[in-house]
Amino acid sequence: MPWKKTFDEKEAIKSAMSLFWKKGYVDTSMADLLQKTDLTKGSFYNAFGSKKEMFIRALVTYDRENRQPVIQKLTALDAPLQAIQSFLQFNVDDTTQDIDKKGCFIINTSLELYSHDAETQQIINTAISEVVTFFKQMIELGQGRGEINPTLNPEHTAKSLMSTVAGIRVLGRGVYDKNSLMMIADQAVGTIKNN
Amino acid sequence: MPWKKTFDEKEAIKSAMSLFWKKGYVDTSMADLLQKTDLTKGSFYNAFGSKKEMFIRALVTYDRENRQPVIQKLTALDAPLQAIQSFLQFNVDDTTQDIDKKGCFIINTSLELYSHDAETQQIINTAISEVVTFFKQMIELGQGRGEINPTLNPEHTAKSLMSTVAGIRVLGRGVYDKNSLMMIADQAVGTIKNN
DNA sequence: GATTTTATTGACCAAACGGTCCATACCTTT
DNA sequence: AAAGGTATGGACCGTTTGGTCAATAAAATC
Repeated sequence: MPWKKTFDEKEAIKSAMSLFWKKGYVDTSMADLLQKTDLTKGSFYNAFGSKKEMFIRALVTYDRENRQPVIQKLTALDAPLQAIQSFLQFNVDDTTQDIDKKGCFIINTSLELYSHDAETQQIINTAISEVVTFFKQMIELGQGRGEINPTLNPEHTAKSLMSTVAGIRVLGRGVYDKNSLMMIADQAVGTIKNN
Repeated sequence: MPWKKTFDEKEAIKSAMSLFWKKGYVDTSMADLLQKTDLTKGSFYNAFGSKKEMFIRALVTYDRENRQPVIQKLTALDAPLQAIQSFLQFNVDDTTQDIDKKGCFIINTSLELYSHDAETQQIINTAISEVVTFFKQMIELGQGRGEINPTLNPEHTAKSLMSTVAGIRVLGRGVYDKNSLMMIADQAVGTIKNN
């Protein structure tokens, strides 16, 4: 019955993602999206419904394919202090290696929430709280193994580390160079180590 | 010769500032600006030239009237550790007391730089590097007085604190509550104290 | 009081915005 | 091979965008 789409939906979402990621929602126009995805209006609206829905799909895809796998992989390491250190390092590398300096799509969007609805807010909050949970679990595990300073409050320290990630991501977009970012990451790790 | 303006220019800039601050440059329309400033198009363009020029004036005004005075006042305290602690606390309070949760205009704009030119970039960079310099001076002074851990590298630590400020400002816009932000600030101060 | 200079108003503009719609093309099922 | 259903292309739409401009009003200078 149907007619196979002549384009790859996932491919199109990824193209849209890189635009929204770089320029934000408001400053990305339908013209931009159509050019980048190489779609015509009919196909775009038929497949994705609206600019807003495409944004949501792009954001969810980013979360599923960029953030979640890293967290999972590092959790599976079973080496808590190193997992935390690697996550910070990942944020530094991911920011500095990108020629567009797009930063983190989630954090960028969290500063653009005015233009978005509750659904977007929800995605952002969940993503961030999952990162905080990751930190907290690693801290507790690391404390049990003597790798991490046992006097630290895991919940508080986890939120502090999340704040460090936000700082790295924000300042990495144009203000700080790689060395400064690495130094911030190192310093953060230094404060939780058990000496 | 001239004809006195019937409106207060500074007043108009402050109105524009609160809009740009809250919604960013792109998502603030001329219609928004005219309504908020209570000006007609002619008066606006006659007095300010363009939306972009108004944005620059708003950003510069924010820097001059919000950031600079705080830094100066705290520097004058001649109590380095407390100055650092107070600056972090100021960022927490300023974020949480604002019902609009606008955060910091400078940091918000630093994530919107794609839509701006070199002049805006310059203002942002200068503002941030002045904060880093403030931190660095306070650290060096505090180390001389034995208030601050003398093993810390002042430059590195200053940048780390700047990252903490960015984290507080970003996460304070919607994700973290006051207690979490205060805790982040406390933890940062705790890591530089001389024990 | 005439002249000059600037402020104000609001109609007007072209371009860009996100979105709709329909004729047409194509594939699958029967 | 016919029928049914979805994908595609692109013309079209009303609204909003940032910005211009000319007519008018008001102050200061001579």
